[in-house]
Amino acid sequence: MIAQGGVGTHHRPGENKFGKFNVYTYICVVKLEQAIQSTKFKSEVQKAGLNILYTAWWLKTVISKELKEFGLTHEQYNVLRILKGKYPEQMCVRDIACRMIEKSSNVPRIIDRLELKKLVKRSTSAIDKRETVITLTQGGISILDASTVMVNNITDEMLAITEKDAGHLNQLLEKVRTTEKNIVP
Amino acid sequence: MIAQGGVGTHHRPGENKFGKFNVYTYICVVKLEQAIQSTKFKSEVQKAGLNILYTAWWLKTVISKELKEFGLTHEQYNVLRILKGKYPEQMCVRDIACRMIEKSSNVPRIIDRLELKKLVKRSTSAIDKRETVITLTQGGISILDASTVMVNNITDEMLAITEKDAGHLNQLLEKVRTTEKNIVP
DNA sequence: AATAAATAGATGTATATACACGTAAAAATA
DNA sequence: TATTTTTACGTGTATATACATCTATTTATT
Repeated sequence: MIAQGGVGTHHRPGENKFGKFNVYTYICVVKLEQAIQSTKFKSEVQKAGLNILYTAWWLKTVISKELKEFGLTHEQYNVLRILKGKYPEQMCVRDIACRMIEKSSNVPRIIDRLELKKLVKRSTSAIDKRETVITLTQGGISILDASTVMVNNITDEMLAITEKDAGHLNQLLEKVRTTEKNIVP
Repeated sequence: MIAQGGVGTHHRPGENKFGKFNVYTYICVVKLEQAIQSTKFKSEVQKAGLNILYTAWWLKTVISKELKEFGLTHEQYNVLRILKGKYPEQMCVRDIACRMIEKSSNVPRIIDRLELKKLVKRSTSAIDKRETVITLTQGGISILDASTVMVNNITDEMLAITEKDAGHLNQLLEKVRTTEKNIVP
């Protein structure tokens, strides 16, 4: 074997053994084996782990691409949606953080950007001066309403499964997250 | 309603209607309703979308926490694992990118960090000088072997489902990703 | 009441993501 | 062969993630 420079991994451009595609627009592939170019999984459980991660990425990517039309990121959209859930009540940063899908999201910083775009307003709570309360602006509501219609449509269109299958999927995912370790300390 | 300062969203610290918890160590909650503090979903399909995103975040977070012990991020681990799949063959950046779970990962930059830690080596392919070929070092192999044992154990421990259930889950996730839109252009 | 502990949220840092663009090299075409 | 197109991949930017730390408050304890 050649040490310096190596043998390389020569192949036809834009192709692999599963066919022709482009890495960066690679959200159309259905089979996990094709998506991550791997056919040998230790077990169905191990494969399920990868499948969950890949499906989440796929879903998030498609929705994010659509949200660009509204100048929103997926996370910014999520914050607006949470605020709408309580509207016209205001919410403090902590309450928003609790409702985020990705719990480690840095909500103050996401709100920074929403505030710059004048989609929300920040003010200090009169009751607890530590709290920052966030209010949706009219602009925020408009953008949210328009984008929500789109996101709901896309989700229904993308997730091409029946309500029954979806119910079953939900059961399995809850089961997946149920382990002895999952006890709130 | 008070405009300036607002009404606030007063509540007992560290509590919500579902019980006591901490947002930042909030990876122990099982029920989606509890996790994102929402009980009303438009449909099972809409709920499945959120469930997939939340479960992926949950899985990724737990594995990432464990990988910290080895000084690796989830993405760096993924790159090492992909390289191991071909070892002792080398791989070019594009081939690694194709196999990533998250296709939009910026592989050159992940490799930057692996190279700094001397877990991989970069060199230019002799066959195609555009290509950078990546080689696992002995250090990379050692860390990967140790961390793989851990990740596999954690995955099996966390994903507390039977092989049969996992198989069914895999089928449903493939079904989820199968839409008319999913045709390679 | 005085002090200690806990909480809310802003902020700093390293890494990753998403995307655009530049450069060098290879492949395709004229 | 000369020119154009495509490809590989490095790099720049804005945003997000993951985590730690700091300050101002509030709550709990003494």
